[in-house]
Amino acid sequence: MARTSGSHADITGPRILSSALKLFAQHGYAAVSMRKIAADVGVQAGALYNYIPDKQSLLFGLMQRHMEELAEAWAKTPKSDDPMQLLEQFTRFHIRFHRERPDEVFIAYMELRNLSPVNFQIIESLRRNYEAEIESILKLGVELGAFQIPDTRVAAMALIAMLTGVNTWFREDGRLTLDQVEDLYLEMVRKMVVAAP
Amino acid sequence: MARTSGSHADITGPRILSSALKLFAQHGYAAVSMRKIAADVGVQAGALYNYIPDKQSLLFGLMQRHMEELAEAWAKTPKSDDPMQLLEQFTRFHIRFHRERPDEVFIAYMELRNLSPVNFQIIESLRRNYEAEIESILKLGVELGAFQIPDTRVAAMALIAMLTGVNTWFREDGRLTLDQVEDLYLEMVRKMVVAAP
DNA sequence: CTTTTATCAGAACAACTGTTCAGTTAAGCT
DNA sequence: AGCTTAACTGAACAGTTGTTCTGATAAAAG
Repeated sequence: MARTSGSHADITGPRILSSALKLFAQHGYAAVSMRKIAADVGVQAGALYNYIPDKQSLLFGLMQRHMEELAEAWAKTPKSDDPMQLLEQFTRFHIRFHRERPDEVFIAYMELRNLSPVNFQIIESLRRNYEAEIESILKLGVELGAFQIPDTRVAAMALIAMLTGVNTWFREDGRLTLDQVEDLYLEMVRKMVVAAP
Repeated sequence: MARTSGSHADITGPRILSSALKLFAQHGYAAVSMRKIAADVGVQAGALYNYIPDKQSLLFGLMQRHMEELAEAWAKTPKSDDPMQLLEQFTRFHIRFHRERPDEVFIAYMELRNLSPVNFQIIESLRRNYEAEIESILKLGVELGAFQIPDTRVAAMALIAMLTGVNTWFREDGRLTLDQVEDLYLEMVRKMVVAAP
């Protein structure tokens, strides 16, 4: 047999991406075979190669898309002139954006070592650009006298790690709502960037 | 051939662990074959099974040892009665202990999904115990009026994520020494647990 | 020196790996 | 209605996977 009655490229293509995303996040890139992805899509393994050149490109494509969507989404959010308000906007944005894409975030952090050297450089560069965004906020706040931060680079790395960490423990049906969590983190962030009392 | 002149169980056993540790951290559990581990040890794949029942136990053993060493090391460190000093001791301890074992930390965070359900529960339990340690410090500080923390659980998770994050960017030959990094993080931690100015 | 035993090599197993390809069918076009 | 082509199957490839097992050998024990 071939080309079963329900065969459409415009539906199979995206489904490959979403199946791969889900399975990679669940079991890891190396542990997921092309046949398992194909089975999840509902297709034979060979058919995947009508949409992607190889497995590596599948992983890279997912990561690249995520990093570019992240940059684009932040670029689109309205930004205040006040450093503290800008930092608050960033905090809320980061927590929400990452919370909405737990699989993408997981892969982007865990599967870096499974990228080819060339692909790794590209993703790393995108990641550094995003880190530079938050650091520039901190620098601005220091320049305007709103923040007291001895080392903006270290503070930026600490902030990102803290905020991204929400994904590792937050559960939708847990004790707190995401809004409450955002507020709690916001307060910690605010205190971190100003002088001690 | 068999039992070559340089064959000793007391040396091969630990070497299997250290080779597996290094390779798992470098390429991931699923991407490292028993033959690659054996080759790194300088032995044939079959010989590994004189020391471990299977690959899964090898991963679990590494994670279990790390978590138990972590708990033991923290238990052994002298502790102040003053909450703020205690928190400082914990901060320095966490950064240093994790920095000294980058491979173990990496595996403990990245390979959880490759544990069997039973083994996962055990490691998770050890991890929760450690998280409870830091949260108890925060609770003590709140009780004694030294800290102002609206939610000690969330603050504990934020703290751990922030401190563990050092491992992802710190380089021995970088701009800052580990002592300087510790001081910078300490100031952020101190500000996080007290009321805003 | 002889016997036992710990320690390993090397082969074997069936299952699985990513990828290619010839063949097959259904949809779209003329 | 006939033709083209996009979309897929199923088989095949050579290599790798975790694990088991037989047998060989050197060190330790007697």
